[in-house]
Amino acid sequence: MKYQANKIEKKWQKYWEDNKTFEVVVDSKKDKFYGLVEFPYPSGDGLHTGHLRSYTALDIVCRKKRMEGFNTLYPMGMDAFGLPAENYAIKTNTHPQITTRKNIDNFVRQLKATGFAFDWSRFIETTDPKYYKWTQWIFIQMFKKGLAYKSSENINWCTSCKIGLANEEVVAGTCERCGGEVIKKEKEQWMLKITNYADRLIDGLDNINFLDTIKKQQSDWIGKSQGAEVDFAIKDSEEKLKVFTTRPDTLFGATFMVIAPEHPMLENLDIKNITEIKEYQETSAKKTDIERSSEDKDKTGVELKGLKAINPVNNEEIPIFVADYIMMGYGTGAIMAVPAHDERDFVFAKKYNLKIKEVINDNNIAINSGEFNGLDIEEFKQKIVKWLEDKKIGKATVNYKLHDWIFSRQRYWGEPIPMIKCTECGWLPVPENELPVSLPEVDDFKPGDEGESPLTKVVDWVNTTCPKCGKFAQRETDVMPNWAGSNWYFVRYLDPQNENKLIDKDKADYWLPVDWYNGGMEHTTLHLLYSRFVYKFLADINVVPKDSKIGDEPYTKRTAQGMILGEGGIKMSKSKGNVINPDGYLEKYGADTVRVYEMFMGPFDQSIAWDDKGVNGVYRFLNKVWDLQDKVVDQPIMMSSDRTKGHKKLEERQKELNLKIEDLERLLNKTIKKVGEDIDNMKFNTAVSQLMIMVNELDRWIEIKQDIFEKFVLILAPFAPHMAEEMWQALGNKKSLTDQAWPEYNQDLAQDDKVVIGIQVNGKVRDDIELDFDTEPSEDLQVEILTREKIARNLEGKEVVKFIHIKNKIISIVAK
RNA sequence: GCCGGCGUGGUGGAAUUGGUAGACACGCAGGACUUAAAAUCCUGUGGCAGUAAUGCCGUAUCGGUUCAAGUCCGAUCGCCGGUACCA
Repeated sequence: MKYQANKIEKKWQKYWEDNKTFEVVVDSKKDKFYGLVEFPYPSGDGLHTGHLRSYTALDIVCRKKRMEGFNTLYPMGMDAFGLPAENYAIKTNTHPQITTRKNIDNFVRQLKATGFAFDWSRFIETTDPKYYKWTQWIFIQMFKKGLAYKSSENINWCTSCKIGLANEEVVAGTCERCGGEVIKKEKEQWMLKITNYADRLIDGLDNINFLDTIKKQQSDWIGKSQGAEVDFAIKDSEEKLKVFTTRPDTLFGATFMVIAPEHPMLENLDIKNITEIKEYQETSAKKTDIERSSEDKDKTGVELKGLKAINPVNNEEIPIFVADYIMMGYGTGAIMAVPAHDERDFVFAKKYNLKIKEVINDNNIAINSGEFNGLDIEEFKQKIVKWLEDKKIGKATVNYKLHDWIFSRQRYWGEPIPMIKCTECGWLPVPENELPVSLPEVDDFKPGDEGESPLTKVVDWVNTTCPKCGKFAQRETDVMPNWAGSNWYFVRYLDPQNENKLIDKDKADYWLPVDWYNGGMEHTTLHLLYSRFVYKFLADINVVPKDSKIGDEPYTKRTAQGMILGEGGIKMSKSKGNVINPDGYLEKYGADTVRVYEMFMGPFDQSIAWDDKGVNGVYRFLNKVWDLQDKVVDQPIMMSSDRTKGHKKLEERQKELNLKIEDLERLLNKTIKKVGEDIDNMKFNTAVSQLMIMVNELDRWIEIKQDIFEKFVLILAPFAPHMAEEMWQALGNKKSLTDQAWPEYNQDLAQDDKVVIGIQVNGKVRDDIELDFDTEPSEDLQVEILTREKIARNLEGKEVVKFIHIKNKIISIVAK
């Protein structure tokens, strides 16, 4: 019978759904496995090949874990708040609710058509009020703990989206979403104190199994640096200029100071050339971040005339400059400049002819540093900090690049921030029994020109009463960023219907933490970092448990898939028109082909170009597998004379090829071992190639023993589950193979009994020899090797100086 | 600039982690089947020379360590990712 992918795929998708095959519940008798992939944003373009790569990989992992006896949870949902739906609404006046609904339905259809082993009973949507009730609840808990606060910030402002952005959302000075220009703008914003968790977010990385690059990117992003704060007095003034430095050992070399243009102190000082300074402030405020940092490191600045700072270690009077190579957002927004030991300060000093004073020699020993001369810099650092602390002009400090998280968006399609402002009582959370604060209907989705949320126009929603004093009060009109719903979604999967609690404790204790989380590298300093922070907070307020091994970390293991590029290796994008929609392939070849192709195309963690020819190759492979069924028999009588009809030629060939059932058994065991190990190590491409090797071998046989074929079907199942189920049934099995045990292999049989090893003469392979596995080096063998014709010929006229035999690996002869 | 990663046939890639480089697949060439095409099957396929056996060369480039290097070390070139005046 011909392989008809569509027919059998629909059949088994229906079977899994009808039988609730992948729905799981807490079962304390079984070990659990919680596999997770990033839930998609349901865009209008539908699921793309990148989603499928990630989802298929963990689907394979989860299906195997299940066969290994784990109570395996693999959930899915939709991260459905976000800008595209809202921008589309502005353009076409279609409510985001409508677009989102349509897109979700399409995504679900595509996911089901690919045959993922999702527990659909746990499906969640972040836009569902029953869901975002708890997103709002988390915000209120943070507010109560002082982790959410409102502040006027100089924020990143996307001029095109008219929206404030977190640092993490600014990519090379442009908006992560639309690529628009990002400028600085002063705005009142809700902030989350992620910085309180900075150390825990770094330390937590030690015990979890994340890819090294992910750990590194996260800790670089948090950017912890140890140093000191030092106060510099200003001559004839009460004011002090506080700086942060990681090199307090170079204090004696500080020959001038530089402060950021936004530094508040500029308002209070008596500066002679104040108009010049103001002009400078204005020009740098107009620069975007990208301009400010891309001017080939050329540095501009203006000296504050009439003012001098005093270097506390030697009482030297030094000039003060304002320059925009100093950022207000890091440290104190002011530095002591040490041109001899800092490249940037050096460039600046050269340009403005400032004094350069060396204080550390080539051997890292202090010079020109008064009483500290001769000290090694590490020792110097400690002593000088102590000295500063004793004089109360400085102290050891830690600084982070990480900033608090700007958590409000002046937009419509997001979770309303559940806060109320009363002119008398200040900001108050909406009482928890009134949650969720539902997103009201509006007609006009456009934000105001100054970036007011569209919600400001819904007057009867905005106006309310103060939960404390009962007088007139107004609701917050900003909404949460699109990351809010994804911060904690993997917790809600475990108890998606609970109306009274975010999650039931027993369920949290059983399922958490996530055992394996796969997603994109692009989320490393966004979602992945945010969700670790929120989870730690949830652990602090006892909503989620602390794990005995990894503590308050949500994910035991994190991996990332490489991007799929368009044909020819160009990034897929709508504008280039090279986006590959899986629908056509699912229809033409079937889900199993798409799944196996995506796994076979290359190393999982590497970017790789889509190739239609490759898809076809996999389709050929699956057809070959399908055709093997016809050869399966209970009692193979391979060479028997009564089975000759039509196979005469093949039988002769079989004899010629010397097919032995023992060799096939060995290959099977080897394949079970390799496929299993490769899945665990995410080496899906070589797992598939091993399956191909097995199939190529089976294909040479006239008849295949049923038990061999059954085992093969079981290890194929995670990759091509529909075909595997269909063949499994055809083999006479009544039940789905999803609960069959993963086949075991025999270690002895997983190893060939013979090995062919090379024989080298002076480093060049001249011959090879077949030996029994584990043949030990011996005199006899040496004699035999040396007398082999090819070897003897190459040794002619030479004397053997060394004879090396590494068991199962190589024989190497050195001759002169 | 700094920090990571990578560089292997015409192509995607394998290589038990120092042990016969090129598994598996795509493509290509030749052949079988067919009126023909598609599909399928068989054979070949790193380069150069040779009918062949075989020889020489070959994992970005140059050098080193080793009986043995795609793998380790040093330098250079190139590509990709992260980050960006972080004090």
